[in-house]
Amino acid sequence: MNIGQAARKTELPTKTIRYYEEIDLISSIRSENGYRTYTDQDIHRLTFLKRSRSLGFSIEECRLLLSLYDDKDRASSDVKAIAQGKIIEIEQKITELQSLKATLGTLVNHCHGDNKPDCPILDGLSDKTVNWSAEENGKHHCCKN
Amino acid sequence: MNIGQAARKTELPTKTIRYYEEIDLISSIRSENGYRTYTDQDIHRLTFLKRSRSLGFSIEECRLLLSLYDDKDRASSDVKAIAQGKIIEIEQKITELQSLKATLGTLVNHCHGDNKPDCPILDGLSDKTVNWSAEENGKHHCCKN
DNA sequence: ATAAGACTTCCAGTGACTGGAAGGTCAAGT
DNA sequence: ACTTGACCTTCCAGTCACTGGAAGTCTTAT
Repeated sequence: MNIGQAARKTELPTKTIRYYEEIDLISSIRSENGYRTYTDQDIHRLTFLKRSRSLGFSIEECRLLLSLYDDKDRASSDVKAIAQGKIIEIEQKITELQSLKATLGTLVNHCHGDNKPDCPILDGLSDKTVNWSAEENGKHHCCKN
Repeated sequence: MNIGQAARKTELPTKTIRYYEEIDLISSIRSENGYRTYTDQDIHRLTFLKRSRSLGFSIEECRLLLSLYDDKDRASSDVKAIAQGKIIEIEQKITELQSLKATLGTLVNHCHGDNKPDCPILDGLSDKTVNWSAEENGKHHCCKN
């Protein structure tokens, strides 16, 4: 099948499929007219890439996973270790985002949000000496609640 | 003060400070020898940028926040709305990551992680017909527990 | 015959920096 | 006076994972 059909099957843009070939994640055979041709095997590989990428693996991690996928003698423990490492990364990212959210939430809660120019959010952003911890209870110069 | 001292004060790399100038987020006056010179006002602005960026605002959002910061007549509600929108974005990102984590966790739990080549994680990645929802309880071809 | 659509390659742009080369300036020490 | 080293300058290239667009070839349908 041609690249368009492969794109439809895998739900990957054709641009992305060509890009994956360019960086040697996949290969393709060309038919007489120069068009790329894909087999079911290729679709499998592209699906693998699509799912791995959507699960947060980088291209280089995908390359590693694919090499393990291709290696008939690999140990499943190798793959498990990679996936577990990725889970830890994701957990760290979540923690970080929760902290951001808490800080922003504090800023927002301190802001009366009216038409007056006085804005505790901007003050909080500009003044690094202000301690905008999420838990603090607002005895600030800027507001009374 | 010169760029090095400004960098130390704001904990931003000099490269980043020059970059912010290049994209017109900040400006600087030059002394006779061509060195960039920064005032306390500039340090304030750079600190604002550093904190906004670390809270997840994009450069363009920072540009908008700075323009509100500069606008003595802005309404604090404008700033509040931006911050609230950002909180929602962060919440969505967290939800997404939690879903990734759940899926990866399921894959990992299905993998015995031994020296044998059979690996449910790779199977799960390559076969889009396998339903790897996080809640499912493992009556798969690949394992018995 | 022609038009639409699918395919090709190549080049450039994204965001937010980061690294490195090649050179100018300055203060301290010998 | 000279050297060393830190600090500064500009400019160009690279990162990551695509994405967009131009210009041209090929196939298919009317």
